[in-house]
Amino acid sequence: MHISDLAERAGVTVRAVRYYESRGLVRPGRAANGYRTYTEQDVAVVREVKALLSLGMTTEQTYPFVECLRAGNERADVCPPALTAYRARIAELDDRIAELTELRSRLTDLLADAESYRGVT
Amino acid sequence: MHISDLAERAGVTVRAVRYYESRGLVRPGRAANGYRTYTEQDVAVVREVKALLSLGMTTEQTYPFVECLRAGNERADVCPPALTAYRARIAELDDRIAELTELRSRLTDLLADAESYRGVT
DNA sequence: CTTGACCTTGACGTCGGCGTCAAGGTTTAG
DNA sequence: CTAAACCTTGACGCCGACGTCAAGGTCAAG
Repeated sequence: MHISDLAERAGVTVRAVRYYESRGLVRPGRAANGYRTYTEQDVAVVREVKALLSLGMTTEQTYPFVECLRAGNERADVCPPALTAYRARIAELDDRIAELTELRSRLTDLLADAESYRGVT
Repeated sequence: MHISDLAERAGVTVRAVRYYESRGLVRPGRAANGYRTYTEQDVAVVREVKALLSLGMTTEQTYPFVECLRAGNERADVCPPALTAYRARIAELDDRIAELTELRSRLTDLLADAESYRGVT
């Protein structure tokens, strides 16, 4: 199938597909006229990449999942490296959430202090 | 005082000071030779901006605090608009934390599912 | 044959807070 | 007098995931 078919079936834009290719996530064949050609597996790959990006992962981090699919697995996350990537992302989120929670705490302190200061003077 | 003195006293780089100026946060005078000249108030302003940026706010969001200082207040956060900005930032953090928590939840679900899938097959 | 819907590569724009040259003018210490 | 250490404006680089326009080749329908 052609790129626009793949894009439509995977729910992304044509531009996104080409971007994924530039990042090494998809490796389309080429028709005689130079057009990129995609397989069913590519549809699964792009869908997976889309799903992982929506979970806040980077294209880099989707690699293990893509490779897992290319290895012939029906699911992208049944390979150990993919599980590791899941855990790594969860750890990232934990760190980030802790940071933001800390910032929130500092802000509420500042707010309370400013309010009481206003109340006093 | 000159820009490097201000930068040092406020704990930021010269480049940062000029950037703040481009964003309208600092308005230095000019010496006869074209050099920027700063006041004590500017030191307080830059320090405040630095502190707020470290809390994850944007330069835009520091405006009310800067104006509060310029109005002659000793504290940047005693003005109502500043308090509003604090609350707005806290709300942003709450939203962001909720988003990340949701993503984390989806990831732990995916991980558990993938693990059990591996265990079964 | 023509039109319009595809396809190709190439490359700049986005957003924020600066870092980091470049190419000069100014000031100050020795 | 000179060199170091300032200062000035201007402008590109960074990072990530594309959006968007340019300029052109290809293909199917009427």
